[in-house]
Amino acid sequence: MKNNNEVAYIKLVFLEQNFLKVIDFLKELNEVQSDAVTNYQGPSLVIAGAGSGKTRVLTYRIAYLLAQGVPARNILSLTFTNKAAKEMKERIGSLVGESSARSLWMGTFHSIFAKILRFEASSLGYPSSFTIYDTQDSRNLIKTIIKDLKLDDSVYKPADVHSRISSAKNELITPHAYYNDPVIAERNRNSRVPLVGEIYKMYAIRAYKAGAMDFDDLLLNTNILFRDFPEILAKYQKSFGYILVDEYQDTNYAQYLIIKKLAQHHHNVTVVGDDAQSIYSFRGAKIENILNFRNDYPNYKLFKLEQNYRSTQTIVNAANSIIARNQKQIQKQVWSSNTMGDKIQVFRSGTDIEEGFAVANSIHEIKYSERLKNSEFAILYRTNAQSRIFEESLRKRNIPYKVYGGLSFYQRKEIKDLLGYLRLIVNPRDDEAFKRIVNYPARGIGDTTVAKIEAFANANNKPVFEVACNAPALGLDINKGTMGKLMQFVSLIHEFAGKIDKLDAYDMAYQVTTMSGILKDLQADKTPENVSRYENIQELLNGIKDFTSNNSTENGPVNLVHYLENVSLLTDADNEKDEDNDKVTIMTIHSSKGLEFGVVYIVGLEEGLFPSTMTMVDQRELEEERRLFYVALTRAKIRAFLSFAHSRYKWGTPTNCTPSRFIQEIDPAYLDLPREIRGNEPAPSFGEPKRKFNEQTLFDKVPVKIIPPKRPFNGGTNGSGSTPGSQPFVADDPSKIQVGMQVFHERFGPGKVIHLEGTLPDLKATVFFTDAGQKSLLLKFARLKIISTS
DNA sequence: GGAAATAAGCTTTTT
DNA sequence: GCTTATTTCC
Repeated sequence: MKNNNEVAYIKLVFLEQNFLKVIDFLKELNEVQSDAVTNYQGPSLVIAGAGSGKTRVLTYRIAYLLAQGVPARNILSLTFTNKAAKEMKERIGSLVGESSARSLWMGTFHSIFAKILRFEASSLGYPSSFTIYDTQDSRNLIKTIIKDLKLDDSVYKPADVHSRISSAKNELITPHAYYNDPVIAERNRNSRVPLVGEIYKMYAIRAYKAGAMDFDDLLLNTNILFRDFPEILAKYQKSFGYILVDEYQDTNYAQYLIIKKLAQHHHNVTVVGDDAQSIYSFRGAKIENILNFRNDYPNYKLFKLEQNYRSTQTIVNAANSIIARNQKQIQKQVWSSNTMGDKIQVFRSGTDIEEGFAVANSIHEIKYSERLKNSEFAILYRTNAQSRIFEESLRKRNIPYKVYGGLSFYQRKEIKDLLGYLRLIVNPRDDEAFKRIVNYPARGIGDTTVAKIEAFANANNKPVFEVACNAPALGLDINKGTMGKLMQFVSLIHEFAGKIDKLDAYDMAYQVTTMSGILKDLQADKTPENVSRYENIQELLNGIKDFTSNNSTENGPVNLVHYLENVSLLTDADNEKDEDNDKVTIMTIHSSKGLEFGVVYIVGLEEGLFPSTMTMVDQRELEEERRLFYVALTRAKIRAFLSFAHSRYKWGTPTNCTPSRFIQEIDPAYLDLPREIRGNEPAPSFGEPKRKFNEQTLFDKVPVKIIPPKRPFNGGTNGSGSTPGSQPFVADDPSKIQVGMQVFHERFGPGKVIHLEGTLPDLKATVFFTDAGQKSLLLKFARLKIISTS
């Protein structure tokens, strides 16, 4: 019971304290940084070079806004990951006090607008407890539709169809518009998938019927909401008086337009980013958003953060020297006043396995010689598939590590099963959840029964679970025994649904695991897989417990609805454990964005892997690969290593590799090339012909001939034996194959190319083999060696 | 309904 | 080569 005076007094002191703090923290910033923090009115573009204190500027700018008396609830701050949001919130909390930090609207686009969509769901005809379909749910739904339309799923590949639909949504193209767009129709015809529009339409209808939005819908529907309900838009325009967007170079069109609309009147929008670090165009990010900011807000203020505080001069200069090769960029001069530091060492290995050992040995050595913690090291690669070899080599060296990416916790079968129950309980229209759990654990409701229910549901545009509930009344042709089991399942779900408001999320989840029979199923036998699944379920339950106890302060217990709101948007990075903290990090370059490490190994630097084959033909995509390399290199504080192998297993066969162009694109002044390349050491031990190497041979287009890699069970020293003569089988690049050539195939022997069709990388050759007859081969799989060109 | 055999896809990146 | 999905068979 405070009187008004008291409240005013507290507020004053609070402000006063903050103001003092602001003065203080401004001393910690350089001139440009502090300008970027204090010029808080109107549009601002902050171009933040790698390691230039971008996060610091963002957090201080928000703290400064708060100190100027802007209420926390009027500040919208969008980040790229949940983790970034959480960390920033904590930092702001420590500056201005937790209570106001808590009221900030801070999170990813997806999580913030999911929250708003839940609040406004009824306007769009969704339940506020709508489900968020993850990628797998989306794919499954698309797969079902393809089947229903009786299309060939080898032509209409669910993953491909999904990515077409996803790009459309990111461009704000609705099913109707998509269907009627002649350009898209033509494009789909050319790709031989003319009916994608049809699938998109059905996909939208079914997802809507299921009360579900996929990831892209969260952005698309926000736009629809703001377009069709001006009063709702006005409300949020007024509410979000100040808007900040991090990693602006990686926003897509849908995200761009949301910001543009919200900032339409006040233009108080601050975007922070680095065009040189735009690496997500493959999923619709538009680097143009940052390049064109000046057009949308002509009176914008520009702040260029160019001093890098993170890395040595060598690393910064090397990174500059490579990014300079890109055409499209905002001019800036990133510099460092740190020490010069060591040159960037290049590792050259015979095989991918040797690369693994070289890196593990180097980590071991540096760790002890420089007394560094494991967590100061990172191994970065282009593709997740490369992780395995490094895991093995680190394990052999007893170096603890943590792999990020790959199959995440939330994508595991057992987790999705349990979440499936919870989802269906909260949203009985969730068809994908229903199909996942109706017969798990096995309860005698087989495919046939489900197919009957589903067919009826789709024919009558009803949710599957609703049809299941009324199966007897609807006269579905299901035999008595099965019907009974179905009714048991239905009443189980109904029983849980009735308890949503009575039990907290943890108690519900716990009861579901036991009463559904999941627990029993996992305890049935003690195979290692089952034990691990059991542990994962335990871990999920612990997570729900944490969630329940951490959030229960506000209005009563946290129920299942609250828990499920965000769970689809969570990733592994969001439930980091303390025990993970002193480990070597192994991750893709993409997921390393925003992080920093003392020592960084960029591995697999080979043509076709990094840059990836898919990107090598297109200048724009190649520039994105180069930016990706730039991101990788600028993660390093003290030392960076580049590594490549001459031979690597791809698709199960050893393939010769040439070093990545990115190595030679770096100003050689910053590089320390391998000894044998400098020419005063004999070749390493794995038996290459002794020859002098120089830079010329390192970067020769022609691969260096080497003995086949050492592999268990394949360790012969005289070639693989599958090709005539003593030479190992070396396939030629598919692009070199021409009609009329004499070629050799490892299994089919010699033959002649009689026809080529399609385009790279899907080039298909018809070859007449002397022994095996005529075969049609996809050149990305079939490895052919050219014997002669006529 | 479940285990075992077979096929398919994968290797570009993910909120 | 490896993992996952699908089919086959009991």
